[in-house]
Amino acid sequence: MSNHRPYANALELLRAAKLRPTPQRLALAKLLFEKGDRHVTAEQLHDEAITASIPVSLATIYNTLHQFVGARLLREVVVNPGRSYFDTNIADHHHFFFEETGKLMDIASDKIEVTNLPQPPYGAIRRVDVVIRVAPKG
Amino acid sequence: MSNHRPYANALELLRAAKLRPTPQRLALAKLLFEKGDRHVTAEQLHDEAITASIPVSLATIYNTLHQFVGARLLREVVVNPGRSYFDTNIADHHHFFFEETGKLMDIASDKIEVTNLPQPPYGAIRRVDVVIRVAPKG
DNA sequence: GTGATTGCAAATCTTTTGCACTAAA
DNA sequence: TTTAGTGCAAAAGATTTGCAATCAC
Repeated sequence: MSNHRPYANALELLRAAKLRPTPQRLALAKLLFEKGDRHVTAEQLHDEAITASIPVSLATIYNTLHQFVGARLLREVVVNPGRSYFDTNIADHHHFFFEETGKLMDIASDKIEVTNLPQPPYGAIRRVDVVIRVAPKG
Repeated sequence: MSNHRPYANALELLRAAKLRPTPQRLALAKLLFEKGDRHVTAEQLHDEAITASIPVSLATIYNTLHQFVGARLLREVVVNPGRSYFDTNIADHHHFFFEETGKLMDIASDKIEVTNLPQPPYGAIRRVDVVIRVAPKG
C-alpha cells in the first residue's frame, strides 16, 4: 500500500471512509491498494476480481469505484474518450499517457513545475491536471 | 474566424485540408470556424446544424469532426468521461474546465508556465495538456 | 428487523460501423 | 465514371439504473 495512505489494512480503510466493509468492498480494496500505485479501468478490475475468484458484478465494480472516489480513496483520471481510469495514487501528481498502449504513468508533482496559474473567473480551483501525451517516435 | 487560421473562408479551408467541399462539410466548417474559438460536442454541433436547417446526420457530424481533427483544423479535448469536446483553437493552449456546467474555457499557453517537463521513458511528447478543474466555491 | 448493498438484466448514452445511395471531381 | 461522402439503422462499448434478494449492523 502507498505510504501516503495511513491505514494498516483494507478493513480500516473502509471504516475510516464510513463504507460498510462488505466482502466485495474488502476484496476490491485489497486488489486496489495492496499492490502499490495503480491505474485501472472498471473492466480490468472486474477481470482481476473474477480471476481471483471474487464474485462481484460489473455494476458493483462501478458502484464501488465511484464510492471510493467519493471517499477520496481513488482519483478518476480522464484521458481517453469513452473510458475512465481510476488511480490509487491520491497524492497531487501528474501523468504520462502512452497513446499507443493506453497506459498511464505517474509523474510526481515535484517533477513538473506549473507556475503562473491563472485564477478562474468564478469558482475555485479543485485540481490541476497535467497530462503529457506520448506517441511512438517517428 | 481565429486569426491563427490563415484561410479566408470555409471553402479554402477545406481545399487546403484536401477535404472535398461537400455541402455538409462547408456548412459545418462555417458553424465551427466563423464564430471565434469554440468548444463543441458532436451532439451540440448536430443540434446547431439542424436548427440552422442544415440537413446532416449525427454519423456525418462524427465523421466530419474526426476528419477535421485529422486535418488539424480541430483538436479533441478529453475532460469528461463519456463525451468528447472539439476545440476550434488549434494553437498551443490549456483549459479551465467548469465541472458544474461542463463548459471549457481557453487559457493561452503563455498564461501558464510548465517547466521541468520530464522526458517519457520512450516515445515522443505529442502534447502537454493542462486542465484546471473548477468547482463552485464552498 | 432495518436500511444499506448487491447482482442481474435492461436501459441509456455516446460513438462507430455496414452498406446502399448520392454527389463531387 | 470513378471515388469519396452521406445517411440510416443497427451495433458496439461503457456506464447507469430499477428492483428484488441478501447482508451488515
